[in-house]
Amino acid sequence: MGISSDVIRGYNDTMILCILIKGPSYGYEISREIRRLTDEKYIIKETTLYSAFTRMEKNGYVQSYVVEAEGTASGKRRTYYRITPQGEQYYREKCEEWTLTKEVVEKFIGREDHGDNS
Amino acid sequence: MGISSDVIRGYNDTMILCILIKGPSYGYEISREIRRLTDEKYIIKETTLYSAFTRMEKNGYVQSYVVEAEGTASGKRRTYYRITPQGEQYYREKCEEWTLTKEVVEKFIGREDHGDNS
DNA sequence: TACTTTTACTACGTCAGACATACTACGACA
DNA sequence: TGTCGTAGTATGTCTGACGTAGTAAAAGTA
Repeated sequence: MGISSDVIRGYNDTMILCILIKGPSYGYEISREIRRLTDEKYIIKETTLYSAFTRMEKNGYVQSYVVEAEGTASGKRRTYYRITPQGEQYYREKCEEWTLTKEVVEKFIGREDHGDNS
Repeated sequence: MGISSDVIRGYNDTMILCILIKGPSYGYEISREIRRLTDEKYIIKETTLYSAFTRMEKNGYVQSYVVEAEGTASGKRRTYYRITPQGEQYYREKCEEWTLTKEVVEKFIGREDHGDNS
């Protein structure tokens, strides 16, 4: 059953931005890249992905541009996204936040040592 | 500004259960314990805490019982919570999930190596 | 040639967890 | 007398994730 979405919540944007740092891309490609990078361990839902784009464009983290690809396989038009400086900034912040989060959560993970209170 | 709640989302229950494994406790105490364990890095909101209790009791992860504490300072009644076997099971599952999640998220963290695609 | 799959989205609606705001109530302390 | 710490309850809003469904063109396949 893989990973419940609620855990990842808030990090989908980060994953997408991480891929966009390497260069502009579009929905389908990003989706496959996430899949590939995680060895199929995480497969982002289409609706999640595209709503992330909308949100992030509204927030100024990405910019979209449409490419009318005549010779390109599959479909006719693709919406590419490129990361903005604000997006890069946001990505860096999320990376720092992750370090903190990990630290915090791990205080509560695998601590089954029953503190004897008899 | 600490940790945004969306990240932690889904792990509040786990933190609470982790504390309850050591023995029954009540809201205020759990709140302080989380604060203490994380060196003030994470302070759970009261509403988040109490709604987690309601949810977890509904799901059978905890059981509540009221203690009418005559001599006890502060207030008159305390609602204690104790973890159930299902709660312990759920906690273990969340711990495993965390391992996976960490693995996945970290593929996208601190990867600012610009893959040259000129 | 007809059918299915892959690519590449858009639209709409629902759900759950987090949290803001506000209120109650008792005891202690100054 | 008023504020602080303790110990909650009530109500409502927001947001991200995601279920369901539909569109459409190209590419593979029988």
